[in-house]
Amino acid sequence: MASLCPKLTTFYSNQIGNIFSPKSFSSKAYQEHLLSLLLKNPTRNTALQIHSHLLTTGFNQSCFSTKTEILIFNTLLRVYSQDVFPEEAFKLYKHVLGISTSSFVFSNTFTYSFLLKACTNLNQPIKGFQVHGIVIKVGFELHLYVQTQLVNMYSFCGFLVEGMKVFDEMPERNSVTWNSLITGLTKWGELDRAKWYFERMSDRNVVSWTVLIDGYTRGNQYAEALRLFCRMMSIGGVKPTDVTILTVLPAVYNFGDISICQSIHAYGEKTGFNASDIRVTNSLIDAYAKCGCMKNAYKVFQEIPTKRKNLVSWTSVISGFAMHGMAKEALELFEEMEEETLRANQITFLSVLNACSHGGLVKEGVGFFKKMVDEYQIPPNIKHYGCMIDMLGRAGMLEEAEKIALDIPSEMVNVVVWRILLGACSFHENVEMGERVLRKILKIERGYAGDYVLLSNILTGVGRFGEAEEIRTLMDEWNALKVPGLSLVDGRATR
DNA sequence: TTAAATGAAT
Repeated sequence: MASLCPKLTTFYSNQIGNIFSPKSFSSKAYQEHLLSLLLKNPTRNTALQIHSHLLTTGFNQSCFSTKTEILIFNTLLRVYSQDVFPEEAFKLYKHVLGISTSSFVFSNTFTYSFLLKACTNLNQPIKGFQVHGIVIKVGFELHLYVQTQLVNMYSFCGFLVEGMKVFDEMPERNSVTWNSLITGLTKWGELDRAKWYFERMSDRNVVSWTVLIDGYTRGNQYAEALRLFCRMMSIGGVKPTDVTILTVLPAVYNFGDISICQSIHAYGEKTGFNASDIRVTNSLIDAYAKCGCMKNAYKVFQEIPTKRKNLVSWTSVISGFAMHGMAKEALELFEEMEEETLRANQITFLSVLNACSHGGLVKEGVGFFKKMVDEYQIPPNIKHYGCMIDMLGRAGMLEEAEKIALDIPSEMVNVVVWRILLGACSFHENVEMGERVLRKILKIERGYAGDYVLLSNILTGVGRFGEAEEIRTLMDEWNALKVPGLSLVDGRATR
């Protein structure tokens, strides 16, 4: 541990050394110093320091029986349970359990709340079941906070029946309890059930609304997400937070409702979200662009003070111009961005390449690709390759496109990029390359009828009907499925 | 001394 963060470790060692070295753990004053140190710096590092100090000085049966001692114990557990690796909480608990005469001496409801939180963060429901058992044994199973953590742990880990069982048997619940259950149900796709509990909740707060809206957005039920959002806004009493706005905007642009986009924009101006949270502003740019209103997207972008604009702001607006085929504007912005000495990343470059592809700016596109690799040292990913192949293919530069496709590292290459090239072969009626490309595709995947159809169409188009027929026979022989077309854009079926 | 929601851009 010392090697992980020598400076900090030295700092704490000194503190702990000064406070503790002359005394023993049984001194009340020193326990309180210890506690204040932990409360002032509630980090894993502090906890580990104090924990290891306890181990080396040795605590005995009488430890963790006074109020302060239990407080130290619980605070250590709390700090551990909030950490990314909360298994230390269990090590400590087991250690104390091992030297204590009875659980009643050293533990209370806080102890089990934190342990359950640790189970949740570890995603270890089996451990959670065990803690639940102990909770029943020590008689805390009807305690509001402990039960809420049980509901949270079970539903977070996907044990929804158990979560609902604890919930239904609770004598008393608060909004956190309700929200925990609704969150868990939503997380595991049980939207109807989540909604059922939501509708029975008497004091819904902004978290309740946000969680459910987020659930519907993730479940691609955009209309329902928007309906909920509008309902929340209209009944009053609950104000959306930045999280709510960030959650609802994807529903807005997927639904394509520009008027809601404008309302949220106006609301953000009025309440100060737009000015205070760059993520909200960036998301708004993206939403306007995806609603087809590049004018507003650009306006929002321009109104951000230069020093608040970050890479995501620039990338969002560049990608917006790209998707609207406004290549010139996209490239100008990229230049402006470079002047602001912001360093483009692979997403920025993908947007720029997209702009070139849609705008037919082949020379520029090739230049940006080179710039990305040579100057920025960003290795291209499969989307960059796909974009280049698409761009060259549209322009009829099939040889160049094929060369790029062959250059793709084998562990990265997929059937999608070859299909892009096959599409270009079809468009430009290049039979020879089309056959070559289909062979490539069939090596990776032979089940998709669309590939055969495309080549067969190329052959028909140039009058080679016999060969076209052969391809269709081959397709039947290999039992290629005539499944509904899969969109290359989002992978979802489109009929 | 406790608890619940976080998708900014491909």
